Amino acid sequence: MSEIRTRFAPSPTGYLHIGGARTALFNWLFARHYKGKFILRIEDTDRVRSTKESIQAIYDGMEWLGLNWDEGPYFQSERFDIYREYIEKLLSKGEAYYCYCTPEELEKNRKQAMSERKKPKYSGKCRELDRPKTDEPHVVRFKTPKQGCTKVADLIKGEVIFENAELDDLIIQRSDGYPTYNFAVVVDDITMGITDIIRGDDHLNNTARQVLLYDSLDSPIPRFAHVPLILGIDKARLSKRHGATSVMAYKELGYLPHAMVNYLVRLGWSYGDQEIFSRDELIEKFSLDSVGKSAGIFNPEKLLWLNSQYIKEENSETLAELLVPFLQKRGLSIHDIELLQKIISLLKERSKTLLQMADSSEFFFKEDISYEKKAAEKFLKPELLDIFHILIERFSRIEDFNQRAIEETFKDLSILKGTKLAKLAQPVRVSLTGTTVSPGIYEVIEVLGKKRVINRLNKAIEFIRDKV
RNA sequence: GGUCCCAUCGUCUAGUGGCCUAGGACGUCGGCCUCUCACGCCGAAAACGCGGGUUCGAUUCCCGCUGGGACCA
Repeated sequence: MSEIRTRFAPSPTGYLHIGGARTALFNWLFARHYKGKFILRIEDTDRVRSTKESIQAIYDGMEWLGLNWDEGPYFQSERFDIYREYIEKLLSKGEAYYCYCTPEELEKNRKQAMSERKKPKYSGKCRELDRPKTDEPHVVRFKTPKQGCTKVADLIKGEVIFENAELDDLIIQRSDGYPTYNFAVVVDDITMGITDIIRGDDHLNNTARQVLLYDSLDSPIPRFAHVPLILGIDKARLSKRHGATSVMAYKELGYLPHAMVNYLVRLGWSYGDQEIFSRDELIEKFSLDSVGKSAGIFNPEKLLWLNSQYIKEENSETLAELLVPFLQKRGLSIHDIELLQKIISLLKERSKTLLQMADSSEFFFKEDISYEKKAAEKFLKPELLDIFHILIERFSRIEDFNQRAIEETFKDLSILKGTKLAKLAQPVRVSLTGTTVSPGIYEVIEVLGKKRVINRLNKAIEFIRDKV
């Protein structure tokens, strides 16, 4: 088999969204699986809506997900000469023709067809005329066969048949001289030697026209694979109103890129009952055979779960690097990476996102913590003064301030005072963290260190005294 | 409206005629673990859209309907 070549061809008219990212991912995986090439092409023929920022957003999103490309980026806007050449080719072969019908004329025909409850179609007027090129405004149309049918052998949907009679004479060059989308895509895919076109099934309807263009341009037809779309919870196509649909928004929210990759790949593809895949495993196991046919609904909760799994499994060094920007964003500068890693090891089993992790690590770094109102009311009570004093005294005597020594101190104290451990732990937790929720209290105490623990306990004592 | 696609728990899916009393995962609910919260573990509720065929036997094959989606207008 010759080399597999796939491509991702986004229009730079916004951010890289979930659906686009999955299409890119499938193309990337397919190319990597077959040790082929993955090509990036920017479809920026729409000069009005295409922006530099969007192009950058595409790069950023793909980089974040780790979808590296082997060729490109190619820009359609730099390829007009090529399109023109191919249009000439079709014209000279008599497979395309100049059409001088005015928009008004076309609109009139359309309205008439509608009023007769017929399908609006181009009349084919200029096709029969075969007029030569003049200076009048004109488009170029492709001569679609009037009889027969066109078959698309789709790797996912199976064989799909279109009646040629249903197809209009497609405009391939607009009156402003620009190629139309369907034409530019075909020329690009031919000239770039794309062997496998994996794209959203919203393009399935266009495929018959494209197949006819391949034929007319004497080019081999690539394999097509139309993957089902991703829908929102209301089963409408995923869009902004469904919440975050930009891939990069999930980076901001503290998602790990591979969690996103893992989520996206399982949306429409499966490998038995397996849910979690490493990158290498995906490359090894990915196949279009097991891509489903039906549209899928984007489920943020499952993504969140996957993210928590990956955070749990990721090593603390890597997480530290990823977490620092989140901490900096809230004004915390990190000097002690070793300390940060210790904190992370306490937090990674209980954080679903890096954002959450940053939230729950704040009390470690802040000089002054504040108490949650409810927590303080419930747990910081006068009867604790005695116990807190003893605790401070005992802590200050511990030489090696480690978890085990701390735990023993607590156990002794609970026997001494005849109170349950829980009755001790919660007030201490509130004193040290400001909240009722934190990692294990012994770990927290060890990581905070003797000095800060004693400081915070003293502050709590002051707070309790002030209250009475 | 025309064309095309699709149809298993709420969601992602396994299932390719008998292994199905329909499996797994997320979520939900209950329990265990426990210094809180998580993690983890155990358990529960939860689906083959409907109607016809084909077949000894259909979730699985065929047809229709219904429903959803996409594209074009």
